Amino acid sequence: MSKYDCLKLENQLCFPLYACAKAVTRHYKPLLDEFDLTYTQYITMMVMWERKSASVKEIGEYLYLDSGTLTPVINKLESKGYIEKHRSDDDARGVVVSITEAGKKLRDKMVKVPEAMGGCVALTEEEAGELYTLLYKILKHFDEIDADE
Amino acid sequence: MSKYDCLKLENQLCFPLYACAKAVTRHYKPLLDEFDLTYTQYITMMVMWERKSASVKEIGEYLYLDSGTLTPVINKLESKGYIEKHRSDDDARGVVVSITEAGKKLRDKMVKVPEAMGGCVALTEEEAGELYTLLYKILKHFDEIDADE
DNA sequence: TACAATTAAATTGTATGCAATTTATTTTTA
DNA sequence: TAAAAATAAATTGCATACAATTTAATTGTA
Repeated sequence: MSKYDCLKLENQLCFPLYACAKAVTRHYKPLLDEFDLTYTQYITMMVMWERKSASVKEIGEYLYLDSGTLTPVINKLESKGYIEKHRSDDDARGVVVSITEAGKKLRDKMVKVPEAMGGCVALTEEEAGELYTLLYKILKHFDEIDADE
Repeated sequence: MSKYDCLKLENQLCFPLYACAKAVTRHYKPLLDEFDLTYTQYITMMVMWERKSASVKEIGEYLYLDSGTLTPVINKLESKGYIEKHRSDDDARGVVVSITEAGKKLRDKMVKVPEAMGGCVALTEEEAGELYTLLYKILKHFDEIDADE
């Protein structure tokens, strides 16, 4: 028992979280390569499949990303033809992103991606549920911290 | 119930993992800024505090990072005076990284970092334990997948 | 209504991550 | 043992992340 124990990698909760998140996105890569999408582009498409249309700000709220990250991702997805950008009529500061027909079609092909990843993650249904709950509990608390400032 | 449900962000386990890991490193930042260290530099120092001396390859095995990421991190830590690099005597391909006196001293000051982060994470002792176990279970399985290739 | 404060995106700069390649060295093996 | 294969770091190139700044537009308010 040393006062340095809290600085040991094996006693950290943050480290396996960080390592695990990287391992997951790394294992997504070969699946997403088939569609020529990166992980960030993929989750941006997920928002678009659900919302059909959303501002950059809204997409950022869903994904916890700012315009510095999203702008190039959105431009890339636009150049691939999956989404379109146009200035908002209501508020000329805003940019509305909407899904194209090609973007909608992509969804059919990509349903196999989460299926393939599910097989990768080696948790029981119950464990996955626990993990899900714990992660969202942490995220929710950080959201609250971020709101108070 | 649609066949697209698996492509919904809220049904993904990977997404909260990704978002949570980012939220954690983001909240580390103000704590680490005081020491002029990034998160990656910080966990590299953790390995050095435990090991005193290790090759780039070994550090990478601990941290799940390759030389492409580690080389600049190690160079930065060297320029700050916390570690030193020298060619290995045994194997001239390898580089041995070892901690300096300044690096050892840093440890005393940084024990307050994990303490401060602990207060941030809002889980009970028990929940933290569960999360830890689940994350390492996933990591271990990915390690096994990666070993078979 | 002017004008200050705020807001939405884009831009800029720094630091990852990681695949792929290169270079130097060591190990295998024919 | 000489050539081929493998290995350790470094390098290169691309795509994030994110803080900080900039630009354009909108809101709040004196």
